[in-house]
Amino acid sequence: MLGKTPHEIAAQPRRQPRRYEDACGAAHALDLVGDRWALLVMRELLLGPRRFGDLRASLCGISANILTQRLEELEAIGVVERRVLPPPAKVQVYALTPWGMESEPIFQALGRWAARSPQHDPRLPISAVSFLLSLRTMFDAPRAEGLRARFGFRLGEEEFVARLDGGEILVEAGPVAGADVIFAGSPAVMAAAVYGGVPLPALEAEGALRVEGDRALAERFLGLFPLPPKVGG
Amino acid sequence: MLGKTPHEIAAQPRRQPRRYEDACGAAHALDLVGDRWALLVMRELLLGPRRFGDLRASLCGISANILTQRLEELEAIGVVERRVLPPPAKVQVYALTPWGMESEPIFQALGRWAARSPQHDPRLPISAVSFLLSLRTMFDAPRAEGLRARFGFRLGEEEFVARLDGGEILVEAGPVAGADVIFAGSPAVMAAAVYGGVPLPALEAEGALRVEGDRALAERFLGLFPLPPKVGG
DNA sequence: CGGCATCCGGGAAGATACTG
DNA sequence: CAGTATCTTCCCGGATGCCG
Repeated sequence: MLGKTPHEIAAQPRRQPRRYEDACGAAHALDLVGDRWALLVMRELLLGPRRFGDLRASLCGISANILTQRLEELEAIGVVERRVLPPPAKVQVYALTPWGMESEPIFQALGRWAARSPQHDPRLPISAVSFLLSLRTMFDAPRAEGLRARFGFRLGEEEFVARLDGGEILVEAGPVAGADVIFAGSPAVMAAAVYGGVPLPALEAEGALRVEGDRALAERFLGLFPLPPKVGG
Repeated sequence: MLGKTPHEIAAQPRRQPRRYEDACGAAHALDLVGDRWALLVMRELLLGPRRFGDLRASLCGISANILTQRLEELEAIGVVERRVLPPPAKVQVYALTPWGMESEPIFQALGRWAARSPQHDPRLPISAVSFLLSLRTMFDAPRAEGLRARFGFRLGEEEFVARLDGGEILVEAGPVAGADVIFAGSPAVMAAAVYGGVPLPALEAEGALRVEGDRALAERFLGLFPLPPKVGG
């Protein structure tokens, strides 16, 4: 076979997406984002724009070409957009469009349902974004009545803040400075504290977690995210 | 390579499922039901048990071997169970387990999100179950305040009923007898009436739909399921 | 190093034919 | 009707390499 010059392959036949021929909304959603990794890429962007390399690191196991392909497809359908950060950074990042941001209920429904799975293994690796989104998903508003406080999370290089107020929780990326409590550790350790029932002192003793600020408030925070019972349990 | 005798392949090594190694609940959900067709099979069971052939007919385009495989996998993870109808029917049907039934919010989230997609084509074929589930998904409770009535649907061979009461909607399979309004037609035509804004008289004139009972009530019913605006529109 | 293209092997999905 | 067997197609994932 002869080699192809660049302009010969320019108009690549863009793989014909295998669609469900179904007017059902859920089926169409799967046409759009049902490819492997697509939803997880979106998940990683739900708390803000990310760079290619950060995405790849968070999505344990994805290969570069697949990530490229998914980002292209998500961009084509209007879920993701490419941005260039202002100088002096000037790096390219990927962000969800407003419509892409509206996909969060999908993750909450999936997460709530799968949390009851007998096979769910909470000890697998978890990304910072996953952990923080899970707070929104599992938040039990009645338990937080009358609580008004800011909780900071230093997870790896990034910082996030959860604001609790009037039975609502608001999670976003941003500096932890000034929070009433600051947790510093890996997402996995945070998950162990919130969902695994591992006591704070134990995690601190082994140096896996650092807690600054109001300890009683920290303890209360950890109890605001109950997991549903496993099926058949 | 030599042929294999049946008992040599009896203990099939059950394909190692390609999992995301991720503690995130949504990722685990996709491990469980992320395979192609899996969620749509579940959707078709959300209003009650179905036979293999009916599933195959509703899932336009699925091939028998794939349906078999998905049903086996869904059974293995505890989402689907096989039942045999009591005599004299004595036919095998597939049904969702209670946990499987809890997956409905996933379809609602997917459907609500995808309804805003510019690419969504409501003229594709739609199954009876899809249509009826969409009523639950798109139901606008405030518009139905003070409405208390029963609506029957004759869709192909099957009958379903929607009970509206106190701003709640309850959809289930069952005889339409005694309903205040009875619609008879294909799911696609019903979808055109509810979501396409096609006026009832037009559909009736071309014989695509038959409406029995209180016509004013029928008209009111059709306005209870507003679609969200398309993105960029 | 970030982003993207190319090649290749394995395996899932799809179509078809066949069986009880 | 309810699947099973087989063959083909093509997506996924890994490795490699190019380019800025």
